[in-house]
Amino acid sequence: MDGLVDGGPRDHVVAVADDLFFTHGVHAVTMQRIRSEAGVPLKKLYGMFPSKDVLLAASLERRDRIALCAITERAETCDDPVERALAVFDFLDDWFRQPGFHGCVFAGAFGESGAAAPVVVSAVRAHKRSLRELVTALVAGTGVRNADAVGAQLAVLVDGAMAVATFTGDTDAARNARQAARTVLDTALRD
Amino acid sequence: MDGLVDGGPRDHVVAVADDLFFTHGVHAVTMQRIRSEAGVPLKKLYGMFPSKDVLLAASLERRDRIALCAITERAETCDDPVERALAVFDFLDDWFRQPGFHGCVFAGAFGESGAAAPVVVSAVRAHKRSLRELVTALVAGTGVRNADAVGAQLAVLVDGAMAVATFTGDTDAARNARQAARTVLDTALRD
DNA sequence: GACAGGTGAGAATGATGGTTCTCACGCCGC
DNA sequence: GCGGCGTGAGAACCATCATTCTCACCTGTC
Repeated sequence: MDGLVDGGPRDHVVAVADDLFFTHGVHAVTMQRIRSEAGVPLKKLYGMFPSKDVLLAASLERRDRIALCAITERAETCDDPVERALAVFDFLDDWFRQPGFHGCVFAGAFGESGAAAPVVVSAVRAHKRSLRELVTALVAGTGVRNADAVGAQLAVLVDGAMAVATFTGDTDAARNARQAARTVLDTALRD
Repeated sequence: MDGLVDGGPRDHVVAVADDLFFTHGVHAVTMQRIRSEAGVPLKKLYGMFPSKDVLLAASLERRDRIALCAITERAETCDDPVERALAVFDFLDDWFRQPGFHGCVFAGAFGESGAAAPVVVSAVRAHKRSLRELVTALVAGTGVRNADAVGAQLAVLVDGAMAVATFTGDTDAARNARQAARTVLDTALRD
């Protein structure tokens, strides 16, 4: 969570908006509500962000950093490189089992604005890309040869776990994904 | 596509709505538009379906049947049981590369109505469940022992491929997922 | 104390889109 | 022919927000 706040009012608004989007889902959060929670008049809100989409995109960037930090920290608690690469699934497992879980904010944001908000789409893509890069880097740490290919496969598993957990409420999604990831990783390490 | 139409006006409306939702995305299709395309007055539309959510849910049920049929047909063209189980990824691969592809309708519907429309949520869950059951059945056909566990893992890969293709536009998603699925399946068959 | 400028709080506006209502027309039995 | 009645077409209604506007208040200055 460090490095996310510089104390300025803009960052405060982004932090509040991000928390609301994350906690209640994108479509349940109105500008009025952000205004109330942040204690900022609407005029100033629109002075900082020309539209809700832009504010949403800024919140997604913040959430991206938070998520990557959390995953990285979790990975660093593992000594074994393979366990470290699989830590992302443990992170997901914990998250899915939290009471307020209601799906990936990025998926929600994408669904909400569709292709109508390019700024949101690019924030979502940036997050998915950085997530994939993080996974690939962790995979590379295992010493596997084709880290890019294996990283791409693990990234699919990460998004798949998220989709299954969101749509079906199946809290075992992360464990199934982890099992598949372990198989993929072990196989790649064998040759 | 057979067995989907009985010629009644209700099925006609569902077919038109489903095509629109599938082609343009859920959030881009209004009741007015369905009314126009189906050539049915709004009053009759609301006589058949009390709300858009109910119509959407009916469309999703139809789409569920279409998708499962298409995947099954595709699988039946393969002789090798393993190839048959992996055929779903070939199906996805073709789909992702089609020009008008813009993501899974079920994901779109879920994002649109969120938890606000239980009827939609249950339609989405039913689809994901039947998809998983189909995959598991195909996996069982390979003679693998723990077909349920492997089926669950492949289901995660299916949803993951869909998520990656939708959010990032990465058309290789299905191939990455297929590669991972093959590894999982081969490993399961080995012991 | 009086005034200008900025600021906060929330009301007004505008657009969208689901849902309901009106109304005119053609069809049916008499 | 004529009076109801179902039906089609779309206008009207209503709620929900994003976005903008108004206005009273406060503050600092002379």
